[in-house]
Formats: sequence, C-alpha cells, structure tokens
Amino acid sequence: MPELPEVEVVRVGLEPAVTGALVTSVTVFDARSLRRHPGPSEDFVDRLVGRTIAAAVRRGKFLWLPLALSEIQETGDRVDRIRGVSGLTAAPSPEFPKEAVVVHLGMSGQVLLRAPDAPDDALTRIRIELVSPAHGALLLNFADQRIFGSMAIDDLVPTADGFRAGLGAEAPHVPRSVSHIARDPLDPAFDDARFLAALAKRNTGIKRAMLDQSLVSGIGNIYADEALWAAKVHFEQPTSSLGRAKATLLLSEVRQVLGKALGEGGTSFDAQYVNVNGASGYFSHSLNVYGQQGKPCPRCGRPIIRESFMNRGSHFCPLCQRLR
DNA sequence: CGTTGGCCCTGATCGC
DNA sequence: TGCGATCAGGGCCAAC
Repeated sequence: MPELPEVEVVRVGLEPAVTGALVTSVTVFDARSLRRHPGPSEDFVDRLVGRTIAAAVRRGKFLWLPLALSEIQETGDRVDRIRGVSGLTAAPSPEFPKEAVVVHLGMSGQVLLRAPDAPDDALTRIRIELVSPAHGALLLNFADQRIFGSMAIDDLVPTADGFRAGLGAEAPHVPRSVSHIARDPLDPAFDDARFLAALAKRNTGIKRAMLDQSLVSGIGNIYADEALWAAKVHFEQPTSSLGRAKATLLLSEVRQVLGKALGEGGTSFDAQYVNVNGASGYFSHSLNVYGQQGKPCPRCGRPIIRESFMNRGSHFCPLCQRLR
C-alpha cells in the first residue's frame, strides 16, 4: 500500500537513473496495467520507444516521467536515434515537455531498476529498457500483483496555481489525469490556509476527507490512522465540528508522520539496481495503531480497536480518540 | 454539485 | 495435499 513516503522513495531512486535516459525498448506482458492508457498496448510502446526521459516528478501518490521534446517528433526517425548515442548528449530543448509517462502504484505496484541481463522480477507487467547517461543500460520493471496500479502516457497541462507541478518538477505542468489531484502536505506550494478552509466546508468524516486526494493528496489508510492517533482525533469526527485548532494540529501530525516514514524508507541508487518498495523498516517498528489491534495503545495502554470503514480497516484507541 | 457506497483485482495465507 | 474462503485498499464512478 504505497503512500506518499513510499512513492517518494521510488522517485528519489529513479531520478538519477532515468533523467536523460533513452527508452530503447518496451515490452507489455499484461495490458491490464495499461488500463488508464488511452489506446492499445502498441500505441503505448510506439509513443515511448525512442524518447528521452527528462525527469521524475511526484505529486501525492502519482509519479510521472516527462518525455523530452526531441528532433524525433519533427523528423519521425526514431531508429537512427536509438542506434546512436547522440540523443544522450543533445542540447536540451528550450521548450517544456508536452507529455509524460504517468505511473500509479495502486495497492501493490513496484518500480524496480535492474541490470540488463537480470531475470524478470515476479509479477512484472511492463518492462522498459533504458540507456542512462549515468548508469548505462538498465531495465525498469513495473511489477504489480493486484493490478490496481498502472502506466499511461498523458498530455501535460498547466498547473492551476502556476507553480511547479510537484517534487522533482521544473515545469508548471501536470498530467491531465493528475490535474484534479491536490498538492500534498510536503509540497512547498501546499496552501495550508486554503486546505483548512476547504476542510471546514466539507460535510463528512475526517478520515474520508483525509483520503480524498482532491482535497489533500499523498495520505492513505496507514498514515491517516497514524496521524489521527497522533492528533487524538476519532476517524469519524465530522469535519464541520473538528475545529480550527484540531485541524491545524492534524495537518501538523500528517506532516510529521509522512516525514518520519520518508526518512526511514530512504533508499538510494545502487550501481546495479535500485530496489524500493513499501515495506521498509518503518512498518514493523514505528506504527502506533495501524495493524496493532488488540495491542496496548502506546500512550494510554488501552487495547487498539480495528473497525471496518469504507471497505478498509480503521485502527484507533477508544480512549485517546473519542468522538466529540 | 457534494457526498457516498460499491466495485475492480489477484497472490498470500489460513482453516478444514 | 488440496481447495475454497478470506483479506488487503486507491481511485474511480454511478447513484442519490
């Protein structure tokens, strides 16, 4: 269940390897992972092979790889580009990229960088072969058990606020399919006052609001439960009755838990491969309530309760987190 | 338009 | 040993 910290670990791992890298080959093993791509597998492959990746950008749980503009689009000659190395040293285009590969990990997606001769990772749905300026030939394997994740090529459109699109972005351009996603709390352009005002206007439970990616992005079930526990708020507390002070505290705790998880999950690029996934040491050591049902609350000792909510589990302390 | 419930999807695990 | 039941939940969308 990758959330903001896990996706950011992936982005940080990808960035040095894919920036400036040329896509030499794409293999689609399971077209269901292209569910969000507006076209058949062949279209995805054709539009990607021969292109150069300009960056690795993240907003909330969405990751995207802007595709550099190149003379290929003008000449239509991709084969020469693939054969030569001129593409790796070509002067960058003064214009911003117009499209990107959008990646969402869903519930179980992983992006793995491997040596060219490495065996396929289990459950690899899409394999992208790259030649990276920094690391030479590489495989980028997209593996996904439950196929809630996806890859797609999408147009880049201007951001609503005119600021750069997310972490790792130079351009104020976001994929069309991500444009309705709010900024995340670790984004410097996240507007606290605007978020608090929007939250107060909502007429729903606080956890549902926290999980609504069009209000605030990057928070999933795990970190929602952890932040609510830290702020001593019941997950069904109506947003309208939360109060400005509690809402401010909650936002602060969200940042705290996301930042701590990110710090514990940081994995950097290795010469041969980068192996990043959601199961960092954080999960087994730092969780206070998620998956801790029956165990004592670290704050008061009362057993943690798990309740079903929105087809998910909600974990909380019945004493520390009471409805007000 | 805001809110809500339900659905998608499959490998790992468990009980019998 | 086999097999069916259960479980995990992010994002989307129809329905209210």
